[in-house]
Amino acid sequence: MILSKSCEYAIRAVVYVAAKTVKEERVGIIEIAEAIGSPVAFTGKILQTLTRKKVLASSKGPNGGFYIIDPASVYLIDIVRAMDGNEIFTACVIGLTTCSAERPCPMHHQMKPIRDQLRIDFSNRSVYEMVQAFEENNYFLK
Amino acid sequence: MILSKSCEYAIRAVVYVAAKTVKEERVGIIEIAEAIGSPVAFTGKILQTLTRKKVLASSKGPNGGFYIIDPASVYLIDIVRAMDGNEIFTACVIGLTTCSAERPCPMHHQMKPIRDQLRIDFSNRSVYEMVQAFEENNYFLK
DNA sequence: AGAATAAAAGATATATTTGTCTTCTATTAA
DNA sequence: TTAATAGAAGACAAATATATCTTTTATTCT
Ligand code: FES
Ligand code: FES
Repeated sequence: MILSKSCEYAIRAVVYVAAKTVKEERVGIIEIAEAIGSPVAFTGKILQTLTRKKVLASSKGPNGGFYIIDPASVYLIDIVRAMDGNEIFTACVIGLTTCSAERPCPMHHQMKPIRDQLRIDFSNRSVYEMVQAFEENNYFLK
Repeated sequence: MILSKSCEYAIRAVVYVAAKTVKEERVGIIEIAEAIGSPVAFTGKILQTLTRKKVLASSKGPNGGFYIIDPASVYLIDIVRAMDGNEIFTACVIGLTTCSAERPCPMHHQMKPIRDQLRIDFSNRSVYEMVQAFEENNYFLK
């Protein structure tokens, strides 16, 4: 599994929240969890983290809920970094304490391009694009 | 982290064992763990699994130890499948229960090519090649 | 001001992964 | 055939990830 379960839920949640935001709506934990098929309380914790890390925003009280400031300026990589950190883009595939061309493991030269491609793809994929995919073309979040 | 820690240790261990095998030597748990910088007992368990799955072979008693039948016919993907299963090549990046073009998540079309490339690279990389890299060109296992 | 709503925070629980330790079994060599 | 060696197997322990529950805080509406 390339991403932690928390991170998987996080991405799905952000896309769902963003889809609501573009319709000028805020959305609560229960509806989000239902929409993406995740455990409610755990999803709450994840949304809390995302809000602390400024990926999402939230407001309390009636008509409160989660929303996203600007879906076009948040990228997939921001969600991944918020939840799992940057290591998946930098750490050695077979767990050496450092990964570098100077001290490579026997897989380094094969893996580095793939890892870089992953970073590029994650960096170029905005939440806004994912919302468009989700809305327009029959993509799924659960 | 793309691979489990067990799988990381497993790959490093197999390369080390194979490097010994090509020199007609068998090697014990303690030396393996030392060589790859892993906990001895845990490494023992992993080697046990690899032997059960026919990635490695072992013999007990004096002059016993681990070895590999044919380094050229074992591929990286065999080690990964033995330890982590096939899911990393097939499961949805954001955790949907199924991954398919018919029911894609908003990342499917970006991720599928990368995942396929990973499978191809892992399928084409034989243990023998990794041993050559390790021996000839200053590659590292810890 | 008071009641209702909804997220934040913190404590607790469960599951999985990682790691250790002890005993058992097979092999070798004297 | 006995002692030494080394992996196999199983029980146990610690750490981390996943998940739940309760209390608190902020906001809105009446
Ligand atoms: S050193 Fe292992 S991937 Fe770079
Ligand atoms: S459905 Fe998510 S990667 Fe294929």
